[in-house]
Amino acid sequence: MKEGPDIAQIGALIGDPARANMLTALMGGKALTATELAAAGGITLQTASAHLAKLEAGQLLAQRKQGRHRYFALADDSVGKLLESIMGFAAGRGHLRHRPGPKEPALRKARICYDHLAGDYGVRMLDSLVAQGAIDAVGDGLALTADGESQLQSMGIDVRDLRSSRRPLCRSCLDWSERRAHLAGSLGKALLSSFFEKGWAHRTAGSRSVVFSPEGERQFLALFPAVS
Amino acid sequence: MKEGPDIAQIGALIGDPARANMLTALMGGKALTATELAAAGGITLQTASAHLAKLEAGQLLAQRKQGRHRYFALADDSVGKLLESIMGFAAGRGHLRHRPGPKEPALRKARICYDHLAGDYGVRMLDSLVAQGAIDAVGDGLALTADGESQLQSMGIDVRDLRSSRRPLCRSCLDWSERRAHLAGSLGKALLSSFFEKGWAHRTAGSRSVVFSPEGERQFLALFPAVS
DNA sequence: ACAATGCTTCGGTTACGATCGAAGTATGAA
DNA sequence: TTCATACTTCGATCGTAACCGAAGCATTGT
Repeated sequence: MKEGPDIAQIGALIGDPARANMLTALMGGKALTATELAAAGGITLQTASAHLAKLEAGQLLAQRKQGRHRYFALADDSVGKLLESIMGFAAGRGHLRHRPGPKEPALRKARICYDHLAGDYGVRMLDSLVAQGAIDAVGDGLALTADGESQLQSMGIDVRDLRSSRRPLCRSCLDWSERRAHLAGSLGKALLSSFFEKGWAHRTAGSRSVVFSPEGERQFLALFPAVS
Repeated sequence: MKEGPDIAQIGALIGDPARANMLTALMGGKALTATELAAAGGITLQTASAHLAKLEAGQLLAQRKQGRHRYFALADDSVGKLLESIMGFAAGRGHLRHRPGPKEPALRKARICYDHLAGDYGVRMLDSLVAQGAIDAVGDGLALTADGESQLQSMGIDVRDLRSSRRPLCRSCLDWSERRAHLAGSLGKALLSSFFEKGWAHRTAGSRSVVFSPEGERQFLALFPAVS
């Protein structure tokens, strides 16, 4: 009767509230120290250390020693994908941890989903790219058109370089707040990075939300007009 | 710091081995009674009853009373999708519960993934449909072509009828054994059903594996030739 | 009406794991 | 060397939830 992969193990890893909070914190894409993660989980350093060891043994996290710090990050983007998919599922069932708090609106507007843009702005960007003919959407799949490639090159994104990576260029990712797709994959990552580099937006301290500057917001909205 | 949906709750639900076994058993697509699920989980009826109540409260399961039996099934196909995605993740990390046992080969060859065909045969079917031009694959997305529609109609599948459902027609689903995509969605379901109706294949008792009859296998392989 | 089957509820036990204080190790700075 | 910071390991406590036996409902069959 015991068939297939062991889903209980990773379920249990994600199932502890402290660990779930730490993982959620790491969805911001930045590597964090054990101390920071302890704060995110609302537990002491010793307890966090035990949790982190388990998460690492389960291959959900990877650690990088750097001086006397120990940085933890999600093992790879498949972990981020998994977590976001569970979030989407949980949100669909109304399993929200809290009724919409003060920070929720900012999160819904624009946030980091591991390494790309999600939330209202993330959905808008993808919709707009599809409407402009830069991306072809078939079912759940996304593909960059020749037209879109030149369009992105002119925005300073080296598509050819991205293609060389093993990671898929375009990937749709379901948004837990909007319940619609936004752009993931290496292209999604590159776009978000370019927004940061241009100074259009920056990440906030202890949160996954992305804050746009007034000028950056203007540019973003002009570049990705709303789709009817 | 507490942001976003509560992934810990569903993680915990899936994280218990007994519950995970019951959910895995339900991935076979058939509704099962509490007694059957207790056996699948390796626990007594009382314990199973408590677990089932929790799973139902968490909206992972739906129950249907029928006479003095109580049938449990996955709440909807999004639950199946979630479980399969976790399985894919777990398999990728080598978190297999057992080293490949006697039943593994049959599971790898052909099995039910909630309501459609997975495993080697599932992958072959999709590859073949794509090679024949019946389905367009763009990135991860799948779309039925006009050509494919008539092709399927001639196989006795009423595509127009399927279109009317809210569920997507084509959907790709990542296989944990093959690590490649197979066909899900209402079309995937309809195809598997037709194989059962034609007597090409049948499901096995307490397992998710699908067994083809010699004649059914011949027909299937002829209809979906291997792709280079 | 009575028995049989299928499942739930109750009560009590048990075991596991999350937690933290305290002590130990490693790295860097003074 | 000495101190400070960052983290891990140890040891003990505690709470929760998984578990089962027994009793209680509910439905069906005779």
